[in-house]
Amino acid sequence: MTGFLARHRQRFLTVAADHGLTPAHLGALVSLQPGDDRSMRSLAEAWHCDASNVTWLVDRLEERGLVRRESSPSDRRVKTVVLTKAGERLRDQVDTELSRPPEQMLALGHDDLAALHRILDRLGGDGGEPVHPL
Amino acid sequence: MTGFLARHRQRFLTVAADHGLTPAHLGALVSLQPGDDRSMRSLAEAWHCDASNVTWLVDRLEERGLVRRESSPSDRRVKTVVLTKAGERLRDQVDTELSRPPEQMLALGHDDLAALHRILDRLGGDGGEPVHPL
DNA sequence: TATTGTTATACTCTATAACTATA
DNA sequence: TATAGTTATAGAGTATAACAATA
Repeated sequence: MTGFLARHRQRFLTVAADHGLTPAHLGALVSLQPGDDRSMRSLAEAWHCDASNVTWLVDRLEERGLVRRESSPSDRRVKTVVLTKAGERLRDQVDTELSRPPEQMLALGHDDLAALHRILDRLGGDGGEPVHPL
Repeated sequence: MTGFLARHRQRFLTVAADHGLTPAHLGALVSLQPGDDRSMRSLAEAWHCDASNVTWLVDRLEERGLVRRESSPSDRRVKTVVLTKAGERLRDQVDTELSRPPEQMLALGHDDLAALHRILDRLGGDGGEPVHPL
């Protein structure tokens, strides 16, 4: 299982490099949801990093036109980060690439797939928090 | 499955921090086998990093007394890296920590465990190379 | 006075290039 | 001349501390 996990990690790094993103930027991009509207501060917590680093990460995503800062009308200190159209497209694309099952998994029969699905459910496959950047 | 993989990644980072190691140092330590006797050069290839970085990684492991440089008798340019007793102990300990199944997995019944084992075999669970540090 | 986000700065990890010593 | 390892140096990514604007 360790080998399987290591290969997935490697794929994460490869997908990031393919799109000219650092691992942290890829994680950040994927963690943003299309309808979302999140303050910088909340992103710092979600990404487990310092606020100043959020400034830097968002700066680069904004330079690439993937993301846009907006000022919150309710509190003018707060800036909120939203995906642009281009950001949504790239996010969906890399999300698809990251979710694509490895070929050995595609070769599994129906019974094995059902078993895997059941087991992952029991393992709490999507419980807890979303992916963190690092 | 992505959530499961992310949690494993998080555990790797936590184990590293708990022992005062960077992720790269933890990966390096785990990749060394007790009887091994490997040149710096071969480690650079195994770890997919530059030779100068191997010098730095081994420096810190040596400062901690986990590893020892020895000169190869056959080629005096070559230095070989071996685990000390303390290094073997720590390596075994973190290896155990990293291999410990998450509690949800311990809760799986015999049939599910057998199925998981069979499926991971089909997925090539331990094919390919050992874990790389990064 | 406390909080949001930014800027200035320093630290860590990594790589590239130059160097020493062997081969 | 080429190779193993080190040292000097630069770059990327991260954090800490000081700051401006707003609450």
